[in-house]
Amino acid sequence: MSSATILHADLDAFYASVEQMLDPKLKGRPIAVGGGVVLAASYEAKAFGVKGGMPGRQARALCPELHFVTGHFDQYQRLGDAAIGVLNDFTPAVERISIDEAFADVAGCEHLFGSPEAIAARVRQRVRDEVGLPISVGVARTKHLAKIASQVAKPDGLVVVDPATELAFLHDLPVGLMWGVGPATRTRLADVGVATIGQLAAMPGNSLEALLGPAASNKLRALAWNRDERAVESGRRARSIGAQSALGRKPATEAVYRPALLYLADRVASRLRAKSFAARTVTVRVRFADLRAITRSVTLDKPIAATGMLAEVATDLVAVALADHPAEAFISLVAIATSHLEEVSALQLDLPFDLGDERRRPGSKRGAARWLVDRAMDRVRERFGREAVGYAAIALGRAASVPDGFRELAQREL
DNA sequence: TCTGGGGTCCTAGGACCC
DNA sequence: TCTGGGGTCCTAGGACCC
Repeated sequence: MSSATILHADLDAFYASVEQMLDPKLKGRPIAVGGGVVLAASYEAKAFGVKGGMPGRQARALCPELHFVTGHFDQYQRLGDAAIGVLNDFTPAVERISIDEAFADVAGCEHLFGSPEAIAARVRQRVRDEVGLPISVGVARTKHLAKIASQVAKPDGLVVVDPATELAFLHDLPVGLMWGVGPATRTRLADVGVATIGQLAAMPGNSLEALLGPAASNKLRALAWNRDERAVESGRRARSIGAQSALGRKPATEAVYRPALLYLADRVASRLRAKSFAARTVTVRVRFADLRAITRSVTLDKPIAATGMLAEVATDLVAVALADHPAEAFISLVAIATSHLEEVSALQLDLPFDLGDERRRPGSKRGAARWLVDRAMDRVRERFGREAVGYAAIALGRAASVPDGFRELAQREL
């Protein structure tokens, strides 16, 4: 049996811990980052039942002492990078999976740095000393078990799972800790009396498959027996890029969705161009007032990266989606996602070549002109910031329900 | 309990080709 | 003309994760 060399490192209550570090008066107090919505809660606030994603009003009802702070979004990225960077001092095999969390495989590093457990302890100490933040680490033979171990270790702990006793450790834990078991699956399992990972592991294969379908049941069964074959992969590439905007409750009219889509297309297309990507598939999502949502997508012959073209395709798709639901009078969200991303060379990015703009107007000069406008705007923004220049309709149409820094952060490449 | 934004992966049906 | 089988791609929806 191979040994436990995979680390999963996860910063504790990340945004809230950063705020408590930046302002020592907040230490030991229940705080929440955000306002209308709780983006993150400190452990003191979590003790009252406050959770990320919860409406601010509800959080305040649960915890009258709750102190809301505006996020220092620029700091989060910097500090997250610094913490994960500590792992890179021990091994190049680091897989970042979000702003505050990463896997590392330290196989072969023992002669340099000691046992995986010793490395994990040093990582925790260095993040504490150099970044000033608590971080929990799980060490195990597989990625899945390492991630579970770090959850068990929280807050501010270290859990090493010995391969000899890993199933005993795993099987006592609740199924909800497993990767891939969310509210829907947990409810289905609870309905047949399955609450722990051990109970799931003991279920007959065919009844599990009848409950969850072949793919999910095979995956969960493998995880429940700790047969996780996935390797730590450094340098993974994005498969889609998108943006969405909540609208409150607005009439389902073009006057509402057109400017919103132009704003979103501008964000998405400029990110595509910044990464030298163009997208062949465009998907839009429309959420109605009652939160039911539908999607419409189209796959083009050639990839696109121009703001105007993306906005036009998205607007057409939303019009089609709404035409299919004539009874819906109000919408609460629109989204654009692009996928089938193809790399286009830096040289191509500097040329006003077709990039699919001729979808409707073969050989059109308008496509080229739009491309040049986009590139010019990208350059101005690189120098002076995103707000320096933009489409007038975008400036008029936007609604800032979430701080802009959060969006910049969420979209940054990890 | 109805809240925000950015992602990944899976399923099922249909079109199309050989 | 109808029948059969397999593979690939596309579309829409859903579950899940941070």
